[in-house]
Amino acid sequence: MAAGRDKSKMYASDGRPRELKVDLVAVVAAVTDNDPRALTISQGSALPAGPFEMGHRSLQAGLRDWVEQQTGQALGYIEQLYTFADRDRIPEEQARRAISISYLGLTRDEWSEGGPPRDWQSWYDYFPWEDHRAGAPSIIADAILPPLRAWTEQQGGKAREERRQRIAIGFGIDGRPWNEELVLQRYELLYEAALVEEALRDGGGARAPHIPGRPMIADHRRILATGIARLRTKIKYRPVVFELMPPVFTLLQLQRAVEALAGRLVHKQNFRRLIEQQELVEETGETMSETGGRPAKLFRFRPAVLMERSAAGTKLSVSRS
Amino acid sequence: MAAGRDKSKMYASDGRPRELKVDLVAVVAAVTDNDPRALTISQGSALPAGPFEMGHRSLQAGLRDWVEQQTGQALGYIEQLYTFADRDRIPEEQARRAISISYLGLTRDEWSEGGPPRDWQSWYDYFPWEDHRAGAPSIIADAILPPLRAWTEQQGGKAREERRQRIAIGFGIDGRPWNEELVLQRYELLYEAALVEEALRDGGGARAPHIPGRPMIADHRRILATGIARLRTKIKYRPVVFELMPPVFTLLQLQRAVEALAGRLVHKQNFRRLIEQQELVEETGETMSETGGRPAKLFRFRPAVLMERSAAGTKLSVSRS
DNA sequence: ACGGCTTATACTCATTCGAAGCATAAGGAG
DNA sequence: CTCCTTATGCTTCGAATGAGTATAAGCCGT
Repeated sequence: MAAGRDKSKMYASDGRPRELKVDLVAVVAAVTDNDPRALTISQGSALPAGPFEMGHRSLQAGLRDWVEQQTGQALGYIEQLYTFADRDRIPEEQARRAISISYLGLTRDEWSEGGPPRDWQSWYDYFPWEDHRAGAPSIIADAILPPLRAWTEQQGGKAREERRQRIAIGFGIDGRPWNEELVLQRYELLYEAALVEEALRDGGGARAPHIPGRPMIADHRRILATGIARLRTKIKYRPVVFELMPPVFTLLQLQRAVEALAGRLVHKQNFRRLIEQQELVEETGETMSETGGRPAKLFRFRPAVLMERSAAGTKLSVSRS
Repeated sequence: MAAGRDKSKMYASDGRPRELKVDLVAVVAAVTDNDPRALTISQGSALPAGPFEMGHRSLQAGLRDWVEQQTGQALGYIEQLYTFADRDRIPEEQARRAISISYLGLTRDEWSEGGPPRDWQSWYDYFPWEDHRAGAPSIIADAILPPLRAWTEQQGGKAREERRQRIAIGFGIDGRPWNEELVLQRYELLYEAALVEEALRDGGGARAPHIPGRPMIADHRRILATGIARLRTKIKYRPVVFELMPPVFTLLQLQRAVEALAGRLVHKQNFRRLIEQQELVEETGETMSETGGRPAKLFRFRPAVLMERSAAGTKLSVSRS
């Protein structure tokens, strides 16, 4: 009910009205050396971001401005992710309230010509539990599940059962399959259980020891998780990987990029079948023999399909090996 | 580049800094009498909406407050839709800039007890071209495609081809199938072609005659289109229809609700198989014989699946008849 | 030159899933 | 008691999916 709002919070202790600030935050992704990366600032502790200002022509334009200004990286494809408000726990003295409108951008990790080098950081430095390309990381069983289970025990009855269920689904235990798309759910779980630094920072009260994984300022790690989740979902039904690829590539390189993003391996033969039957690529005629085996044909993306089939998909069929 | 921003726009002509306003806008959906409806205010000319204020505990909480205050309707399930900024064409004198954070809410169309009656309006009053349950509406061929084609002709070369393609995909012509999810793309097309009232209002300059379909204030009709599109997509992979159903229902009622939302018919037998094999419902033991044929079994939703399979889906398999 | 290693690419097979249609059951109306 | 209507059960067919086997084409060291 409207009665729930508390007018007193609209003013800071000095009597000035609190500001409502709108920030634009970018998750910019690229793949280099088979590692998915995010563009960061401040030595990897924050995502490119800045306030939305009156002069910006649009949200997207404002975002592009900030990213380019802070990192020198021009953006191609971008899409909106989510709009976050501050978490509940704002210190009383803090006389402003921030809204973060987040975007996902895809780009190639090109060299900056002049200007400072760009600060690309591997996703998995922030989310070491998300890379399952070499099987489930040991830190899940060693460092994550034990404290999560302890957290479960703090509750009784239905609430406990619900936590168990969320953990089982999120981390793929009790015979459930690992679902690489649940990046955000996993992070939120760890946040709620106060296993990530951000939770202690926000919530106060020392708690369980942290688990591995680099924190970020404010809720930037949460936003990054949202971006990764979105990309992992989208890659399955839209040919967005190509935004991250060089103009010419082999099918194995393409597959490695998809695997890097998804954090899991795909069945090679089926992957190729899918790509080719959807006519997403065409041969350049050239081949490449860098990897020691039979030379691979080089391909390029067929931009025609972008228009042709607005519903094309680069699905990945997961395998074990 | 940052240089693109124009600081002069940050101040109105009277020298005061322009305000940045954040609005919460709700698309609240229900199904009554086999018609999908949206909750509106002002005789159907606007969606429930209000500013996000400091006192709101969260975006969601603020939205619930406004909807309940303006319509008396309490909300259950809600999810964020999209965040819009004003369209480019703001009159120079207008000393504020608005951001709209939109949400989709699902509810049953229950009777308001006390308080004013709620203002539910059929989706298809706003988007008459979206209801294909009785085949493609004639207004598409009669009132929409001719001016759209004329609009196409205004351009030459590649741009013209691109418009053609967008129209073909959006409206399912040239042998393409109708895709009910492209609600927003269709509306944007009509907006760009200045065939909806909102475009004239925003853009100035009288143009082609309007096509049928009620307008709304600001960009509320665009937001409604976004909500419909989201719901039509989501219904296929998540059991969200049940939020819109009474506690007990027959399978045909369920099917009719899905059809109302999707704006197209589904294959009855396959629909039932899908619902039952996914164990989304259970029999109540009762039957209902209101429709003149064999009495139908009554079912209720099994909330257990919400937890069990976080990836369950109520897919709809489309048919022609 | 040749066997062995590596990667690329072609084909096969089984299972599931999706779309569509046929058949039967069980009420009410005339 | 027959016809109409709706409910519900079952088959069929083909496409898509997941997984495995087989073959090709380079390089490398001996």
